Amino acid sequence: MEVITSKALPSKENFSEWYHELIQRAEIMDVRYPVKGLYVWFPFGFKIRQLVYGKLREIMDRDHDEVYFPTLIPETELGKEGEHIKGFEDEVYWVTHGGRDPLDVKLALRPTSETAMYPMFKLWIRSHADLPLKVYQVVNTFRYETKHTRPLIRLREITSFKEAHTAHVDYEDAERQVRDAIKLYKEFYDFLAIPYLVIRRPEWDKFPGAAYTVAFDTVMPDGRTMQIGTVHHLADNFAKTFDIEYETPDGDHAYVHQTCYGISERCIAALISIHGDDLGLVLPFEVSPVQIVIIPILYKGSEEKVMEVARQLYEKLTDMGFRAVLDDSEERPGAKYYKWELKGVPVRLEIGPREVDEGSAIVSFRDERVKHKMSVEEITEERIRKWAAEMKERLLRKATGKMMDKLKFFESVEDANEWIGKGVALIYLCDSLECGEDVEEALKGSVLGRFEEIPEWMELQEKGSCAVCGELGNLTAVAKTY
RNA sequence: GGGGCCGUAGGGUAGCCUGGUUAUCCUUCCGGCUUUGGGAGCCGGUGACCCGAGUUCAAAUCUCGGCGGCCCCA
Repeated sequence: MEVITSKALPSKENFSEWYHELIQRAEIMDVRYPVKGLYVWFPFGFKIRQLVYGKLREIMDRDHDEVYFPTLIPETELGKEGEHIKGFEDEVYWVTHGGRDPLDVKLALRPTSETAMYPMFKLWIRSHADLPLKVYQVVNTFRYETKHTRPLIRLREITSFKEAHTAHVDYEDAERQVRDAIKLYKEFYDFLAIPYLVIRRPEWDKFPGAAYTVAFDTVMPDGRTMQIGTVHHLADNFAKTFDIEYETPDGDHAYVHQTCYGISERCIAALISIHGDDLGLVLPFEVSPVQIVIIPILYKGSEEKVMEVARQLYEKLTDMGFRAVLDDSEERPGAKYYKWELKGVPVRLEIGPREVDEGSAIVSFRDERVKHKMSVEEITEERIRKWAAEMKERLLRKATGKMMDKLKFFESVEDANEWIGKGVALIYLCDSLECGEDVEEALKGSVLGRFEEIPEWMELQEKGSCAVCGELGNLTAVAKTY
């Protein structure tokens, strides 16, 4: 296939190829690391990560303390909670040797940190005054994935797992925390202008060891859904296993009730996939490593005066605290436009001889790609902030519209058959495993679960009769998933 | 779990079947000239046969093993 030249990306219609190419060309990840499922963050990609996770940290820091637990978990702890280990045992990496000597107790590379943290929680929590306990960490985690791995989406080493863990006096307080966590994650994804569905996973697909799981799913351009966040109510399941008790005000002892919730670098994958277009990345202003690029248009004879004005503008923007670049490289302007569009830079300013004479600049926004002329004095900090806010609104509106187009309601399972693979089917389904399996079998998709919250634009009732058995069912999403 | 395909410069490729010249072309990269309002052009240059063993006078090419990657089915 020689169609792919170094110039144009594959069209976003071919989402899989587009994603794979873009991630390399925009210098997000280097996929050439010689181990399947492990990838290298390029500096540019890592800057996006830092900006996105900066926001996530800001949100978490309001009401959580950041901690760090070890990467290695002894087999004896990892295996304690029966359901939990059953959910992970086939994909755990094991450290079996220290140097040449076999270890007495094998050590697992954490697939997630419940079993690393909770033995310590037992030591940390003594009385009701120690509760609620709310901590989080941003760490790498490991899963031995055997099938198709993809940068940022399906990894053997998740490099950026933000996991929060909380402990509470009772089930109800933990449940309040679940609702808080959902609120926090909504704020995070609203900030990124990424639309989502908040869905309660069916019993058979909840987190191993949890009472229930609520997930955030977004819909990718090819109609498959991607889980981009999860919130688990653990009840006292782990507390019983790890013996995490506290003393109540009247001197009794009770098990804590716990929650945990996580977001991984899939949030970056969503950011890229949801907003990107045929020319490359489209990044919201706040998380773009380069927020404003200035392209000088140089003609022989007027280079100096153009560069002079461009430099002044660059200084002005940097003084305002924006991340700006003045691209004075040798390439021609057209090549620079394509380059910075590939990198998703939200605002571009062009300064040529005409603009210098008029005291103006050409402004264009990455999502619109229309050129506006305006006077340089008008480019103020307030104006730029306003551009950023307006652009984010456009991104969210566009993304939400696309997601709505990919959701379709069906009365019967048969009707949905053709739609699965193109988008998400909404049907009424009861809670039974049999009906769930029937649907997954018939549609060759996954039952994501029932809506925890039905978006107001959806205009569908929460309850209806199950498309399989006719009993009372809930509005349920079914889709092919990442 | 089962089956198939493929490893040649930073990226994409030709050559392999039928062993033999200085390993092809595009792109990237570096230098020079020239140009600059949507991916310019010309000249010059750097850079590669996945690893190991075998067959042979001779291996990118044939054989075996290893490692790595991709695709299909369940």
